[in-house]
Amino acid sequence: MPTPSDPQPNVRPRGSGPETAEAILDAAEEAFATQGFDGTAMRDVAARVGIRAPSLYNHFPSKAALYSAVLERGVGPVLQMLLQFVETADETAWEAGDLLEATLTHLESHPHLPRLISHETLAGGQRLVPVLRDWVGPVFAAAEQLVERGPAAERWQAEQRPLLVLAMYHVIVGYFTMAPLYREVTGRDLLAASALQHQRELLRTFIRVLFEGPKDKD
Amino acid sequence: MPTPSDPQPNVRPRGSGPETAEAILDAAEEAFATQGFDGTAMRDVAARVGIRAPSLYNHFPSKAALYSAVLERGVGPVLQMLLQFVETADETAWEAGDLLEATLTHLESHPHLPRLISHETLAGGQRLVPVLRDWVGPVFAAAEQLVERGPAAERWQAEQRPLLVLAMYHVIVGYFTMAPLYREVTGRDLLAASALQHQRELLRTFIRVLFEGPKDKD
Amino acid sequence: MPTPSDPQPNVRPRGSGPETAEAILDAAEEAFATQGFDGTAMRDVAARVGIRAPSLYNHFPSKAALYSAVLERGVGPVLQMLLQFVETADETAWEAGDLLEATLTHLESHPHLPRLISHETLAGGQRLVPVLRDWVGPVFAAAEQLVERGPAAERWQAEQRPLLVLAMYHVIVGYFTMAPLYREVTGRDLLAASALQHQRELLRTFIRVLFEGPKDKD
Amino acid sequence: MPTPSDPQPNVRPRGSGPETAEAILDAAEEAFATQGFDGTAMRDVAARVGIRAPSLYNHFPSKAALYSAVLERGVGPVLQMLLQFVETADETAWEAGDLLEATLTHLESHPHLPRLISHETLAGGQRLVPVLRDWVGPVFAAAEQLVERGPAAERWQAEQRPLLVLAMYHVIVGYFTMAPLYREVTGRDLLAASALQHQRELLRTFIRVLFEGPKDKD
DNA sequence: GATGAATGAGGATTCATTCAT
DNA sequence: AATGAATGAATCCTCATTCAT
Repeated sequence: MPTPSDPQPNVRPRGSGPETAEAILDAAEEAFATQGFDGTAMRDVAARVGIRAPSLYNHFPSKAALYSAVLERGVGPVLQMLLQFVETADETAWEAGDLLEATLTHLESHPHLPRLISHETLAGGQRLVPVLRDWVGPVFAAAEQLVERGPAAERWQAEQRPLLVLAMYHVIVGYFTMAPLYREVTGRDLLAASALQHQRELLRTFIRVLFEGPKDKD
Repeated sequence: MPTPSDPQPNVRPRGSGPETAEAILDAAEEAFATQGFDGTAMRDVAARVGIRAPSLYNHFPSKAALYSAVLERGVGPVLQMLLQFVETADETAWEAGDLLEATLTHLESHPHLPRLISHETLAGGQRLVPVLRDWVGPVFAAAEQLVERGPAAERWQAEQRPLLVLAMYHVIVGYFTMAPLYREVTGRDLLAASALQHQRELLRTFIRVLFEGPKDKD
Repeated sequence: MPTPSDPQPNVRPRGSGPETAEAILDAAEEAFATQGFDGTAMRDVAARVGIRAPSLYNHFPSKAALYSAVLERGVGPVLQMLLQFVETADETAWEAGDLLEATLTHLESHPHLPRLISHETLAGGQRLVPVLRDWVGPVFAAAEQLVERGPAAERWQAEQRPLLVLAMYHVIVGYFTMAPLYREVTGRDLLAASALQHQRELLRTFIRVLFEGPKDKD
Repeated sequence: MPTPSDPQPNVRPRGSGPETAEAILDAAEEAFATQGFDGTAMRDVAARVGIRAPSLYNHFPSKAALYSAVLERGVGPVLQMLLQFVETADETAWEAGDLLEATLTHLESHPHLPRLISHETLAGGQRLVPVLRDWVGPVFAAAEQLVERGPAAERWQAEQRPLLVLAMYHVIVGYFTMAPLYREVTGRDLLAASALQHQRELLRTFIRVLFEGPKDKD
């Protein structure tokens, strides 16, 4: 039996224009998010799309380029959203809750994103993707400014404010990243609507408590 | 840069007893933490030790076994510490600060650990390592009990308490995991003593503010 | 001498259709027959075909699968021939000579077959290949029935008839299997037409003498 | 757990003199007979003895030498027996039955021998072992002379007599070689005493019928 | 745009063998 | 005499990528 495997799980019509590229990005996003860059074979991505590996090269020139494209498509909007929020937010209307809401909603509908970002974070930027390198800086700077201008400034030392931002980032992103393992170990699904609602409230409390002005007591 | 092609005639004495296995674990810990399982070649690990790849198999039967051993050696003590703390802690002496202090100190002296754990977390336990599977459950359960018995119980709903534990976990582990990328992007070193001190205080504040009883106001 | 290290830029056209698989089977048949499974390297097979080892995996998913395919292609027809003969033969036209003729002719034109089968026999079926496992049984059963229905039944005890079949099998297959060593030691070629003719007559005499009824007649 | 496997299945006393060499030969004989030369790892042999592979080199300088020693020890006596028989036998006392009896008895008590020889036969003498190369010639020549001097000479043409010898060889050796596979496929044990007795009688009949003079007498 | 076939570059692992203890 | 450790040489196999169809 010389035919090692039977592909074609998806009966896709031939010549599907740019939709194929989109399908590839979807498949790659899931693959990269689940297995990481090194753990993902081009053949895996192709199989998810229902084509053969060489066909991927009709749409993306290399595995690295595909990875970059996935990250750009997935992370870009989030970062843009964050940047825009920071620019428009002013002291009077300091409503971190809005940002939180928007972020959570976005992540909720793009469940692979946090894992993708976590993988890239772990790679230490050693790999590729100037996307993050170019955007992470401004976003963090903006986020710190945001904290600076908000009521938290009075409470936290200057050196602690970036750490506060980092902490919030980890609470938010880590929640989604942890979901699969958490489910496997505890049986509970962090991505379920009810769990997400609790996390939402938790985060709101965090923000209220941690970013509020100095407490009268202490 | 492990420089894989450089044999580096490390004149190590032939019969170096069990120290070689330890050296291999050290090298593997660093390699796995930095590059992940799939991104790490046995030859890389061997090169860091100063031996050739086949020699690794005199000490560990497979790459997976080596990975397991690394994880067991690295994660075991932390989990044990946590479990022990939970068992001995009682309400009267509820000093989460002690646990925090111990954890941070341990992670500080084992800088690869958090990245290692994060990699494994991302793998979703799909890979191997019953270590985590067997311990994560009890530890989380214990941590939740800890919260249960502490003053936080009055403030957070039952469904939120596990999320609170998760959040603290992410703030702590994420800090170390993020360090390399953070340094690359901002130039600042999160692992420096001063930064660590700030993070320590931040976490102490978190605990004080989030785990204290209900606030009289609001 | 397969000269494994010689790429031998056999200018074979790129897309050679299913002929490549056939060529691989040919090469593998010879290699496996001569050197056995363990003694055959995929690189050797590839070299005989004029390609590189990884290319083999475009046609067969593993060494074991290639081995299986070789055996199936080689042994299948023989067994089928035997089975068919047994089914169509009846007592009146009991002409074992026909079967003998057909078998010898087939083996003569597939000189690697007997060695291949011998290797597999030696492996005790421990390895793989349900081909043999599935066919050997029926074929032997059929052969015994053949003997049963023939005149030999009167002469040989029931317990000896399977051994008689075995004996004939060994005389036939062993002849071809022994050929290379015999040539090396004696200088004479058992596969030469004249030697084969003598063996043919020898076997015919065997059948006549051993399978005939009790000696009083004729 | 850096200790990959637990050896020492046999609690043998240290420093057991030349008995170790004998034990190694036993183990190697079984291993080589079952798995062939290429399929047998020195570690396998060592494990059967209850020692580690490097220790084998205290007794045999190489794998090839061990293989040679095994063959020499196993095959030597048979060949010697055959040669001696040929030299002492004369026409008047032409009792091939004696030779047959002796051979069968020897093979019966050395069940690995036939498979060992078959493996070597399949290797076509391409491998090593001048043992066979040096002995097979004389033995075959002697056997042919034996036939020459016996009553079979009148019945078989000169060119057929070597083939007759070969045939008998294959019937005898093949029987033992086939035993494991035969058992696996049919469930019956050719090495059982009863089966051996039947084969003995079968062979006696063969000799009587095939080696007797022209058919008119008896 | 899709693919079968091919391949160089690894990559994990095995193995025979050596050597110091 | 036995062995733990080490290693060069292979071996099977994977993978990203190319190219002709």
